[in-house]
Amino acid sequence: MVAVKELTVGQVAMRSGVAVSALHFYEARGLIRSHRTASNQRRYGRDVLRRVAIIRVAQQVGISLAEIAAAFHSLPEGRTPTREDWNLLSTAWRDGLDHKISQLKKLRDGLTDCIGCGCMSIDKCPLRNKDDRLAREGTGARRLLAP
Amino acid sequence: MVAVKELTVGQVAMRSGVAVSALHFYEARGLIRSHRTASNQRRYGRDVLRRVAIIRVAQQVGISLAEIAAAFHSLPEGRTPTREDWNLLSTAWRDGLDHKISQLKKLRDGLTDCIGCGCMSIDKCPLRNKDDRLAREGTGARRLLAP
DNA sequence: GCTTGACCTCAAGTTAGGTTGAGCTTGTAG
DNA sequence: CTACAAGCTCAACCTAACTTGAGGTCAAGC
Repeated sequence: MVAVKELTVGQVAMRSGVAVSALHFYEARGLIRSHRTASNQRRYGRDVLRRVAIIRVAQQVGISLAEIAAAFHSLPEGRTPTREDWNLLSTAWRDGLDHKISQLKKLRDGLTDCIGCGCMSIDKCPLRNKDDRLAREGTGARRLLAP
Repeated sequence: MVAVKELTVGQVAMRSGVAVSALHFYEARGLIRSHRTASNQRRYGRDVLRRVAIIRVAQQVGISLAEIAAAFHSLPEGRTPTREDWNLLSTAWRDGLDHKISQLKKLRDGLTDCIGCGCMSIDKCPLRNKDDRLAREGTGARRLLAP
């Protein structure tokens, strides 16, 4: 089993459910990698499917491509990532994800629980305060994954 | 206690931590409401602070303004929302939030658990499949809160 | 040998979510 | 009464994340 079959951009698009243009875009952003055939066409290893799956899921929970890219940089460049590699990524993300999960739970449960909390004197509100740091950051898009 | 003191846009900005321009923007998008003084200045009821707090938290977990606006439309127009009103909103969001929470947990825990799951034959991957429906939707921004 | 479909590149357009700036009005403090 | 800080409106600009389109290449099928 020397070379596991490689995928064309169209195949990856079909199997991952994202548009070809999005794959080009992710590649330009350094989220995925390909090599080229003699005629300049992209070819992807199978691990691209996992990467794309993770990109989509991460995006759905509000993680930006830049953050995903940063996380992916912890993965090995040359070889297909192993279980251990993904494990490391997972660990690196854990804190941020835990924070997000707790925010979500707060939204879900706390919307009402919080009624008596002093949102009216908002500086005490548990829904808000742990994010004061985020209050003003860069322009345009906000960072969604708390630091 | 006839009229609880009302807030100017600057006061809301300061207390909520968002820019005046963002408040204007939220108002234009129908997320918050104000009435005007004789000299055309905005005045906000106290509930605006809660609304803004919720907007910020919701955004951090990847819910779009449009979705927040839709949820807010379940709140009463005339009066200040009561505990019950917020409770309803919370309930309405619960499913979506639960889904998001489970996605996050999957990202957190499943990145590695999933290794043996068949991501290599991605159509079986639990990280991916429940979102096939989302695969292709509108242009530009994606809906982040699963349906 | 030519058409068809999949690829490629690069530039421009789109949506969401705001910010910035110009130009004008108000209200309050000295 | 005059500064000047705060407000107001509206248009322009900005980033992120893609999509669309124009223009060109390449291999396979008829």
